[in-house]
Amino acid sequence: MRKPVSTTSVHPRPREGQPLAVLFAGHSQTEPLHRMGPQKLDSILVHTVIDGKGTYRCRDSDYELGAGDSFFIFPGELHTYQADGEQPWRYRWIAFRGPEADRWLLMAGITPDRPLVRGGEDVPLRAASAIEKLFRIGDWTADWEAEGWLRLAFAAWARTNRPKGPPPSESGRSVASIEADRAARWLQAQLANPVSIAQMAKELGYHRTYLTKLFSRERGMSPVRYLQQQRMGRAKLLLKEPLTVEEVAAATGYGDPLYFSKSFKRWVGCTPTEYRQSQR
DNA sequence: TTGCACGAGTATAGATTGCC
DNA sequence: GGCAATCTATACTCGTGCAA
Repeated sequence: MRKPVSTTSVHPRPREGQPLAVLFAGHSQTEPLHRMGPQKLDSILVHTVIDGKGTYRCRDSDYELGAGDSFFIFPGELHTYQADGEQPWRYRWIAFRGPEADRWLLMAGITPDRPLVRGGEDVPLRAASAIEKLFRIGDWTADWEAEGWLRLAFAAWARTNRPKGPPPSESGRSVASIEADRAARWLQAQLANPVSIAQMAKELGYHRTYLTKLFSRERGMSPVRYLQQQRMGRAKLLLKEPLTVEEVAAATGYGDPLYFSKSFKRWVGCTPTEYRQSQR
C-alpha cells in the first residue's frame, strides 16, 4: 500500500471579482476509508481520480468513482467523500470560482445534480498537476497559465460529457429564455446562501425590475418563489439525513431555523419534524 | 431597458411554550 | 436542559404598474 501523502499549492496573489479565478490545486494519496465532510465549500472544487476507488455523496446521491473519473463539489452543497477501504483513491484537485466558471460548467453539462464526468481524457490530471507546480513557483504569470490549463480541462470534460453539437446557449432559444435559465442556475447555486434578487440582477448585468419580469414570464413564477421552491425541495432531501432542523435550515439558506420551520410548514403543510417522521 | 412608487409579502428577532 | 414550534412586532424586500 502507498504511503498517505497530501500537498496543496495555493494561488500566490488571489484577487476578488475576476470572471474566473483558479484558487489552489493539489493531490493526495488517501488512507483506507479516509473521509472528508459532511461540509460545504465556498468555491468550486473538482477532484480527478488517478487510481484507486472512493465514494462521493451529494444531494442524496452516492457516486462510486474510479480512475479517470472527475467529481465536482459546488459552493454551498453539503457533501462527503470517502476513500475505499481496500483500494483508497489517489486524486488531484483544482479549486476555482467566478461567473465564467459557472458558464463553462453549464456548457459542459456539469451541474449539482450531475456532478460527475466519467473517464475520458487525461487532460484534467495534467492540468491539476501543472497548476499545482505553477502556484508553488509563484511567478506573476501563474494566473494566465492556470486559467489556460483550466480551459483545457474544461474542454476535455465537455468533450467527454456532452454529445456533439452546439453548446446549449446557441441552440436557437430566445435571449429571454437563456437569461431566465442563467438566473435559475444562479439561484440554484445560491440555495445555501442568503441572497437577494437585487444581488442576482447586479451579477447577471440586468436591472432588478427587468430581470424579475423576464424571469416571471419565462418560468411562470417569480424568482423568489422559484428560490423557495428549490430550497424546500432541498430541505425535503436533507430532512432524510441525520441532520438537525437548524443544520437543514442553514444548508437551505435560512439563517433563522425558526423562520425555516414556518416557511416549510407553509410550503409543505407540515413542520420539518413532522415531515421527517412521516418519511420513516 | 431603466427607474420610480407603493402595496403586499417576506425575513428577522425576541419571548414563550411544549415535548422528549 | 435541549430542541423545535408558535406568536407577535417590525424592518426590509419584492412584484407590479406606469412613464420615459
